[in-house]
Amino acid sequence: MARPGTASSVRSHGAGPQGDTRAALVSAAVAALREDGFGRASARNIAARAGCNQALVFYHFGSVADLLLAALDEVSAQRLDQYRDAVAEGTSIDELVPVAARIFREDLDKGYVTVLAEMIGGASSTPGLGPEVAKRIRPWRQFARDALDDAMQASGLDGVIPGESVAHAVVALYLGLELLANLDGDRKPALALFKDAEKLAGVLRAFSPTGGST
Amino acid sequence: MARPGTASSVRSHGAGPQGDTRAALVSAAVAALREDGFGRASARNIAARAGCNQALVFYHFGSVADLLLAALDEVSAQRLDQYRDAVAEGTSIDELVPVAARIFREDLDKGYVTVLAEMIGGASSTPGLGPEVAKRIRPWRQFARDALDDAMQASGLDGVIPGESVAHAVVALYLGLELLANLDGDRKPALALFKDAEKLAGVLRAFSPTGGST
DNA sequence: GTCTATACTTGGATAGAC
DNA sequence: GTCTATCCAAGTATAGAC
Repeated sequence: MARPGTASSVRSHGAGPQGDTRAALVSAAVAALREDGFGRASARNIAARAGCNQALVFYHFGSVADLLLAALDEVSAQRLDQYRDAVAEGTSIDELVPVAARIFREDLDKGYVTVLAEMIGGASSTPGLGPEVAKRIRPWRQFARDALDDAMQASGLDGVIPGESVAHAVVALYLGLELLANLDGDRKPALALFKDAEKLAGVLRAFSPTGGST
Repeated sequence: MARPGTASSVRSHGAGPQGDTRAALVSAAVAALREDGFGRASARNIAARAGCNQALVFYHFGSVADLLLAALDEVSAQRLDQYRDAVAEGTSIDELVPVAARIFREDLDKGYVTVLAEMIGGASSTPGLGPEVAKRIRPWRQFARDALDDAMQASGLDGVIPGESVAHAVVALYLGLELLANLDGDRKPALALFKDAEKLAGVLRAFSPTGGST
């Protein structure tokens, strides 16, 4: 197919004045997913946001679905980096919960995880998209697993709690909270949940074998 | 609008031989949401499933969105009843977790909560649908809250854990698990999670003030 | 109540000029 | 690489015959 280079060969013979359109399309796709949802993230919608022609979507990405996946790739990688930085601030449970709360609030404001949630929801209506999205969730689950393992070890709960399952649950919970919060724009329940979780983390610490200190 | 009676006045002057089409359309809508997802739950798709004409969707429900909401209403009410029955089997945490696991497996098989998940996902792309779906989630959160309150009381954890927040979290987790399971058809992580939760419920019981017995 | 036919809209995708 | 023009498919919704 007349698809240009996927990564490095793009800017080969004069891509344009102020940044290439390929990147603009990806950004526009992210915005479309966030603000209009999967169902309205059409080639025309995205192209209008990017200030270019609709045909360029197919020239650069071959299909709308592939552009959407590229958008998910970018926002996912970028956001995962920020998560890693934030989690590096602490290791024990009662240190991590406030961090999680802050990141969650940030996500609700900027709507990054919304992109992921939209893709997951949309995947059920688009043949072949499911596995691709699933592939891109794996790093998130792995990230949750690593952070949890560290926290469990720091709290002396190592081995007591099954990391694999809890990591899966954390990702699922996170997605569910995003979905519910975006449904009616009410993020109070989710924020209240994190506040309560902070309190509970303190209580749990008292029960942990090492008393919460390494 | 030329909309027929919403509930009782339907079968007033000869609705047809084998059950009225209105009910058939609702069932077909449920199936469409489950099997094809929100994005493909079109009037044509649903009508074909119901074995009738596409125009009848608009005659009976005015719009596709309203038919979808009717489908959500039915499956939600029906399923909530079954949940109430199941939860009545026990009150303490370690009694409820196996029950929750069984129901969850049942839902994955029959795909009832999928309908809810699809509507939540689709709502972000359909103007005005969000609040309507949110309204229909409220009974679920209330149900979770009641079940949890009973369990907390039976386990002597009354007051320790904030019911409101945990109920919200339970609903969110449930939705997230469904979404992830439907993404690639892999329900193993979710089922493993419930198995681990059963074990943990036993451990938690040992820590609870009353030792798990009322 | 149910059907056929049709009007209108939007969206994916391609061809070809520049 | 980008645009215009266009084709085609699918969807919502309505009008009108039966």
